[in-house]
Amino acid sequence: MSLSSSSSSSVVQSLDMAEEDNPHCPNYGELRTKMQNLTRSGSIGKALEIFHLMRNVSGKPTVYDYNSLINCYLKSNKVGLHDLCGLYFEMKRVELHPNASTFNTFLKGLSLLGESKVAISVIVEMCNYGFTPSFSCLSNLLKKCLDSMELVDGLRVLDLMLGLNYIPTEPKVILLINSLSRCGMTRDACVVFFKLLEIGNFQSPYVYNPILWSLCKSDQISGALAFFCSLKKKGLVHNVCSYTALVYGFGQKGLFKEASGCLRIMEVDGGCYPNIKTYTTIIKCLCDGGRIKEALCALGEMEKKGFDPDIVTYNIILRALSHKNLVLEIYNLYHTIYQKGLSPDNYTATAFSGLLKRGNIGIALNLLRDIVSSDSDVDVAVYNVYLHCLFRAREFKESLFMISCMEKDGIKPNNITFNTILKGICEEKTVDKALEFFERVEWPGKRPDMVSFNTVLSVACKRGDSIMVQTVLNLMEDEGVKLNVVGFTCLMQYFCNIGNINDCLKLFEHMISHGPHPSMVTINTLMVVLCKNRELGAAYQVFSNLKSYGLSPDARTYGILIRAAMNEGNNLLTLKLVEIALEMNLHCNGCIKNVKNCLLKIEDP
DNA sequence: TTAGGGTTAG
Repeated sequence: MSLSSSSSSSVVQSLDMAEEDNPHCPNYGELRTKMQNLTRSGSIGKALEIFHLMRNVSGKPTVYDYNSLINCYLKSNKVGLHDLCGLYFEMKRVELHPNASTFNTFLKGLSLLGESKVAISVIVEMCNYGFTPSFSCLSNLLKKCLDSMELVDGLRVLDLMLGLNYIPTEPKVILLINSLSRCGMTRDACVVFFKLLEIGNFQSPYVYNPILWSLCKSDQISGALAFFCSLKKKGLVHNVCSYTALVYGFGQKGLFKEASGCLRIMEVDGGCYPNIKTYTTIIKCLCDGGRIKEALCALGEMEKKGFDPDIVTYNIILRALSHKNLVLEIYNLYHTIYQKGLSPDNYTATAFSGLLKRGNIGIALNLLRDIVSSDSDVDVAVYNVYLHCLFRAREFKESLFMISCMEKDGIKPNNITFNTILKGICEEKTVDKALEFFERVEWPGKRPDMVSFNTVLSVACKRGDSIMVQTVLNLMEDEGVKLNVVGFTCLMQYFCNIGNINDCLKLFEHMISHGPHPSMVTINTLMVVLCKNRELGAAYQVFSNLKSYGLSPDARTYGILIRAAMNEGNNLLTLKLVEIALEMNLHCNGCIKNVKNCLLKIEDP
């Protein structure tokens, strides 16, 4: 859109008349007032015409006229990025020399519009002109980037701040490190932390605990330990949350001796004590590992030490009991919750999903009814969990009953509900029927999301249904939805299913060179394809290249390769892989047990 | 201002 508008406007006519009065010197003050009024009313094009007319006055317009133009525009309540950029280019076009206020006014406008990326460019330009943006300007921009989760921009703002010797405040640093860690950008979080540690007072565990937790949650306990020890060496003092992260990391790997060791060290060496969250972490890890008896012992120990379990602790145990179908124990614990004056919540309701998976549908539904009829509010996620389990158990009648309960209980379904139903239809009926549902229903999120498309695509790919795959791809194109890593992986599986290995490999190569970046599921899919086609060498090559893709093999990767190596009778490779998997303490025990039996047979035929 | 519990696609 052009900012200069036609010269036949009434504004120019009225100015012509002004010039008639005094052709050599139009009234500058009048022009300025008119320009300001027009800008305030949002007529930016007309205002610019007057701005140009000022050039007839010697020494005008000045940068102050220009700044006043932007200022009035910001007050017009019609601020848009397009006009603002137009104004900026106008400044360049007329070769006006901006001052600090010019830039600050622009930044104010961009902040109003939430345009952090453009604001960063303006700041860089401001610095190039020799002006220094203020601390609060950069600090506010950093906050804006973090609020909108534009983390790469946030990092850029931080660099600009550090370049100007501005040290960000601790809450902003915590927010940045926390956001980076939660988004899988732990490496960046570490770089930020160590950089700031050198220049400011950022030794608090509140600053670095998110990094520690992120490492422990992403299966990097060795990295977490190294990080933990390096900080200790530097004299930083950990708190109970830091130690709990390590407890979690060890517990997830099934290393409970080490987890207990952490408890001892934190008391003896760290001068702090485990709390209810620390104990709950251990209990959760024991439950996840199927060690329910030990989890109950830990619960007893926790009570003995004077910590009253809260509803979170009880929900975790309930969930584990329900997965083991221990109905009597569930009822006992459920009553204990009431006896202790605690109220069951959404998580309590979902904890019974194990019963549904085990076919104990009536009991699970009764318990859900009990919670719904108590004072607790039950949310849509609870119904989604039940619906998902019922569909998975192929209990279609009960699924329909659940949907009617949802309506009756006044629960508004979300896209997850609809995607769950979509998957259910795919499994019970045909992909055609699923597509019918897909196009017929009014999606709660206004339109189907990525998962909706992938749900149908996945089923079509699994069935090797070429027509249906094409239909879904066309539908995605019509809607302007691009295939993501899940869609690509589905298509790789499709090509493998129809025996077209070449196209499957081509897709993978496309992902490597043009994106989307493959995930571990993609790699494992590729591994299965290669091993199925007796291409163990190629599979091993991919495995060796994983680091260059920024990925680490998981238990499934090892399982696939170990099985293929065994099938090919490659004992050397089998042993090598088993050794690495054991060293990494990966939970592919079933697979490793098979290897041991196999090797024993080889040694003693 | 950091930490523990549930749901959809590969």
